[in-house]
Amino acid sequence: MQHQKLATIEDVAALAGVSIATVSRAINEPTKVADETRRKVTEAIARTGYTTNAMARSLRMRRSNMILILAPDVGDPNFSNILVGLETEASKRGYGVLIGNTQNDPARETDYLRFISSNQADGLILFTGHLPYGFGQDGTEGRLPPMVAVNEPVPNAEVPFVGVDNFEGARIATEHLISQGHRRIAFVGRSSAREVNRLREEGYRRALAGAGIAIDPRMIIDGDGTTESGRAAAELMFVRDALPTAFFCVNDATALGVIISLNARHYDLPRQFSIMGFDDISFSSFVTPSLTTMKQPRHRIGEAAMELLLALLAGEKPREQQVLLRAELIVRNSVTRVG
Amino acid sequence: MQHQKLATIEDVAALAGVSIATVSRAINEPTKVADETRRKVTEAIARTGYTTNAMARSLRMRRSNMILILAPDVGDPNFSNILVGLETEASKRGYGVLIGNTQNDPARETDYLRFISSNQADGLILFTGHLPYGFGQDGTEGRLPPMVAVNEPVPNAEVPFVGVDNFEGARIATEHLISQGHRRIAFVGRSSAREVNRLREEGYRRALAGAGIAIDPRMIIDGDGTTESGRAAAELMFVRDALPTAFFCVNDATALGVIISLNARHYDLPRQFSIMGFDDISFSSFVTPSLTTMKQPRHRIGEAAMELLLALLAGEKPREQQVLLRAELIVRNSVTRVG
DNA sequence: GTGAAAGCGCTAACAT
DNA sequence: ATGTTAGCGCTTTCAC
Repeated sequence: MQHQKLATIEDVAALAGVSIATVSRAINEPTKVADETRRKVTEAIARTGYTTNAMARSLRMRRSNMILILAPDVGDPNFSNILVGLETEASKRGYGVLIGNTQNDPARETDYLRFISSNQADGLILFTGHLPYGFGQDGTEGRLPPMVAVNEPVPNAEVPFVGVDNFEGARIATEHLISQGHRRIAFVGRSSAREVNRLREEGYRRALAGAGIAIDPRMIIDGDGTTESGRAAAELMFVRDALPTAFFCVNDATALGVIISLNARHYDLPRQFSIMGFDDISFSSFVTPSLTTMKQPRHRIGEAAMELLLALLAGEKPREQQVLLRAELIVRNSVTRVG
Repeated sequence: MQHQKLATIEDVAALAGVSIATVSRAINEPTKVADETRRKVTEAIARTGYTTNAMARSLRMRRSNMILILAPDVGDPNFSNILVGLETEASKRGYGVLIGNTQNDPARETDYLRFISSNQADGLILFTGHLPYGFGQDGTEGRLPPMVAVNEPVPNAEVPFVGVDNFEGARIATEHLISQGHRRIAFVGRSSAREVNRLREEGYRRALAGAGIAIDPRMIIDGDGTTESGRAAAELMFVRDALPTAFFCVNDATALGVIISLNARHYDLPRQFSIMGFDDISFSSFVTPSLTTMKQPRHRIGEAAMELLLALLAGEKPREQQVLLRAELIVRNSVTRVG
């Protein structure tokens, strides 16, 4: 399905009256070619409409200038802007970006490795929080390809990570609640299985400790980060009759669930309860009350991760195993002063 | 940056004691190879961990099995599920999917064409509603590569389109409002420049006409589909003091703006005003009141578009220029009976 | 049913 | 500064 007969390097060479090697040089190492020659080649390229055949180049150079991105769900509001950042930086550096949507399906993860093993991608960005299922087996048993994790670190593996500083962000968030006079602050979204949740809980604990507020175990509610889990957590607190004045939620989706529950019970928000989120996903500014939250520098995370990966590809050794970017406090209407 | 020495077809051939041609056949045309030979080859492949070098294959076959997707914003909530559908179908058929995030920047659009002209992609999916800037010029003046438009049709070009039936969907939406007793129904989001808006307005008009309700021009408000435009439109109606009982909004983002405006004025929704959206983006179920809307079959749209593109790639002629999928009425809480 | 060999378009080592 | 040539790994005639 070729839409047209493409010019090759030979056509250009013929037209310019030079050898193909010279054309190649004029393109890739312009300084090594005489000015006049370079001019002729440039003109011949323009006249023929020549573009380098990337397949031939990749075959020869053993690199594709492509990066594979493995994500469980491209549609996740938390991913998409990171994706944009990744793509922007890659594109700027002449790299293309290949999308692998795994839906957490091990078979699909394995399937995507073919892009790596067949030389169609030089490096890997992992959103999944784990090595692709199938790595370290079969033909892939050798060393791993250059890769960088975003969003979620890969435990027990030497994969550099770029992401938000969850601990610090959660600490700042909780301190903000404390600064507004809150002392009975719930944490919604405890999950020992999730590194991100764990870190945010740590930040919460540290902030309370720093303010000399004792931790009340009844104020720490399990949750997996979904809106439904937030709703359920709030309901649980009512059942237990152990109510806080403020909810610090592990993420905005959870906060939304809490708000839904509170609204359904006809509380007047934020007068009766303050709610704090984390992430700043797009609709957080549109909920009622609009959500006070910690904003992840998603675009920057994407750029930084790609930068790091390309450095790895260029043979540089990463100076640090983690790049943590600061989350920014976004004050909206869901948190109010108390006491 | 090779992470390991990869086995080639020669290694497999040597181990199996056959020629590389036979290995190639055993992989690509298994029936043309004797059972016993095929068995030996299969085993050798397993032992060596061989995977076909996609670059060499592409160079030889002049096709990459890659599809380029050009989208103005990968993060758009309306895009992401279409993306998933596209990717799912492509992956199922052995194709990879390359992302081009253009941010409506002509330069970036042009830049991405290199993937096409350098043979890195066989076909094109367009979210942009127009041909990439730069097509029909320079070396690309020949015929266009196989492509399919989604989300927004490409005017004045023979590009097959797969999308939702906007006219029909808007008609159904408006009829739903009418069936709930509404007769003063506003349309928020008129825009002559946007095909999608135009079609949805047409559907609205048709429904009113069908019910014998005269069109009141004051009930049709301009808007570009953003939340802000929805807010502004509602405010405008208050200024004009021409109020409907229901708002049919060109999309959910607009509907959200209307809700924000109405909430800010302390109206009791949906008792005092009904609001209807279009799209069913993810947060529509979480707004208060939760939004009654028309759901776009986004995943299906993606799959159908990719199916069509791959058929085009296989040399089939498209049977129709448009594939329109039905939107589905999702009844939630923002529309209520009146009168 | 299988093998030998050409060649896809390019880069890089070597020669001049 | 430029040209000649080998070869990246594969598919596909063309012989047998």
